[in-house]
Amino acid sequence: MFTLATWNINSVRLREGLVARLLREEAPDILCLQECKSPVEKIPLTMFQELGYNWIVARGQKGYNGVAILSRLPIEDAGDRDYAKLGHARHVAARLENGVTIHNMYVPAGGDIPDRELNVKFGQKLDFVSEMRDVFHADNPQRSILVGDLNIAPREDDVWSHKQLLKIVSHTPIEVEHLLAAQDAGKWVDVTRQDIPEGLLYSWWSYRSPDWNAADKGRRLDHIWATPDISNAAHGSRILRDVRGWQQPSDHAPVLATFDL
DNA sequence: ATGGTGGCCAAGCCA
Repeated sequence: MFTLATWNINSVRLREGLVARLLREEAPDILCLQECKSPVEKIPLTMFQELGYNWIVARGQKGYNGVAILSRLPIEDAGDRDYAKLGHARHVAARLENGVTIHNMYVPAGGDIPDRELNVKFGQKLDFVSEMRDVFHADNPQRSILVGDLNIAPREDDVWSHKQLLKIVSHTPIEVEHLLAAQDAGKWVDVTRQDIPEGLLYSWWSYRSPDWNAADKGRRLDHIWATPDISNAAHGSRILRDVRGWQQPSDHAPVLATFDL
């Protein structure tokens, strides 16, 4: 049995202390981070190792993007892929000794205008997710977990106002369509919604809102998926909303799930 | 309709 957490940390060096606090208070066996904004060699490993997280599989770059998998269970590097040929550090995979593969992903945000003719970044986002679909279709993943900041809130109850966000990047029909096609191609089960099927659920609140907690204009951008052969082992999903209120927080909250495997 | 905040690193890009 292991507990897995995913968290867009928005700079792992600035928020080293917040990562340590999460590891102390929640003690997930595995923590997948996105937006580390650091070369791998500059990720602050000492404190994580002192807390028992002796294994790391990561891809980094200076200033932007970056994904890391910290683990207190042995993991081996299972490679990466440069989706949409962006040259960004947005994917890395690791394998546990029980054969379970973990994919840690950071899908591009996609800019502000939801039109690929007017906004190159939106096209790159759609291409990234289309390539996910193609890879999953070709690979037919087994005993796999996919986590990360997918930067798309697929359901009406994954956003504070479905109607008001229909033309806002992260909740447009074309993005949702692309994400569901990728999910379907790998037969991925949305573990968070398997456990919490009803009600509004968010993992991100903008920094630009003066009182994020009272306004509560959130979106569920961070996800945990599993292939059907292991999805029934998943339970206990949580989104740690309180973490969004910690001192100098990330704009994302951690998402957790436990697997009896 | 607009601008609001935050991190990279020291101007403008990205989210």
